[in-house]
Amino acid sequence: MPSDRTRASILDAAERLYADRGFADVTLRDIVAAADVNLAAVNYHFGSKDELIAELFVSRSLATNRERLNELKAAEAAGGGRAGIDAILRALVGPTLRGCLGPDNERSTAARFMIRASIESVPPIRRIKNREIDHLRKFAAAMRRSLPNCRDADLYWGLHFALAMAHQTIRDNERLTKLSEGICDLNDVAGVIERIVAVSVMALTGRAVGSGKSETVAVRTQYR
Amino acid sequence: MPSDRTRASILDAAERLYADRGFADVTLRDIVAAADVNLAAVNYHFGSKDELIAELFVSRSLATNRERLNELKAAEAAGGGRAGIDAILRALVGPTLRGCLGPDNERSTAARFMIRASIESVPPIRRIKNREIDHLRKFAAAMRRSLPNCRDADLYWGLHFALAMAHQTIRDNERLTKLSEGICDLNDVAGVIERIVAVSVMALTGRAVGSGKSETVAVRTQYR
DNA sequence: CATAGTTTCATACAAATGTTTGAATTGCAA
DNA sequence: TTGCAATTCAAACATTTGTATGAAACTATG
Repeated sequence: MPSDRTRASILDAAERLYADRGFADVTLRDIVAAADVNLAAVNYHFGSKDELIAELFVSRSLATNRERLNELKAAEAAGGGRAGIDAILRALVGPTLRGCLGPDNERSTAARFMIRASIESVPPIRRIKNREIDHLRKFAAAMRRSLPNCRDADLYWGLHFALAMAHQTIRDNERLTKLSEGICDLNDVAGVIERIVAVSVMALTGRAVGSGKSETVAVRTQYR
Repeated sequence: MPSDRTRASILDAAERLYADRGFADVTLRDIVAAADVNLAAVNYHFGSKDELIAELFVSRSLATNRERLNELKAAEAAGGGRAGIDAILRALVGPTLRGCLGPDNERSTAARFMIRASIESVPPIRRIKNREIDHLRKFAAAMRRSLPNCRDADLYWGLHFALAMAHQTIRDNERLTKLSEGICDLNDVAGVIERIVAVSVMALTGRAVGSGKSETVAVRTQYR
């Protein structure tokens, strides 16, 4: 057996267990039992428990970031180098939301793991998240190009609010479902994305999406 | 010495240590050392570590909830039973933000504790937060009275977004500061509150605050 | 003062956890 | 096959953790 089989089993089992039961009460012994490998294998292949968690989180969030940047580039290409603010925000929040929301039964292990990572906040993941800022700067720059007259502070606040709504929706989706008694449909991922984008655009521009010409089309559709 | 002195020292020390270093790496032994009491005192006075944490969190959040409801009542009284949507949202997010934001040097221990509680997510606190929904229903009801034509789903989404922006601003204030290189002033608590209220009102009504008569006064002031 | 109830204390307990070790096994190349 | 490196394994380690115990000290009441 090549060395990769053990490694992969551990990653698999760890992601699944963390997704199901959270970081707090999953031990290395749980993981190696599920992966059917020896206890020492984790330290042999990853160095430590924290490095295992970090590797899981890094690979997943690199994927998300790649997706985000792809959508951003596509939007900018489509707009001849300057993307609409709504497209930029969609590229920012879309991949994360599509990854983490949707019907729970068909929610992937990876998605459930990332939700956990966003709810519980364990040290190795916190350390990685701090490096996310460079990635966000690219979106800030795109927004700046798209809204040349927007004040700096407003621009950052808009970016911050967009991420806030997206993350809190992922993190607290159960509360919203309970509070609204099911009226808010979190399985309609596209709808949720458009809602967040619409509100963010309003926050940034002070007016509804598309209000330049046809007066608040998108928002009216979404919010009335 | 009456029995309360030990109890109070423990609560004090625990809140301070948790605030400073987080729940993860503060042990009972750290707490009793800081409080200068015996190790067994915690179990004697609180039953268990989790109950100690719960008591800390409950008393702080009851205070916040009381403040929220007071502001809500005041706003409704001022409006003759029906408060403006902006006043309702201010009552919802104001107390929390005023409690947790502001210059860090003069940030109270209680504030720093509540920030921790919102960042890290330990089981005893999670359990309590789940009961918060009843409290939020009162705000949903007030919003319904204030916006009788608003769709149910939009109303809940608006409430959710308001809380999302507030919580994420508290939880991630460092990231926003770094990202904006200090341009976003998180010490201007009143300004932050107005920003969040303004965006939430737009999310709920599809238009800027006060746009009924004098066209986007509040928002223009805040965002231009 | 005496006694009953409360609180404090030193200490022990029991269990769990991540990590290390050194020997055994395996895979592969010479 | 032989030898060498990579991998696996069982077992032990070394801490750390919250909690329990039973005796001692204290407090207040009669």
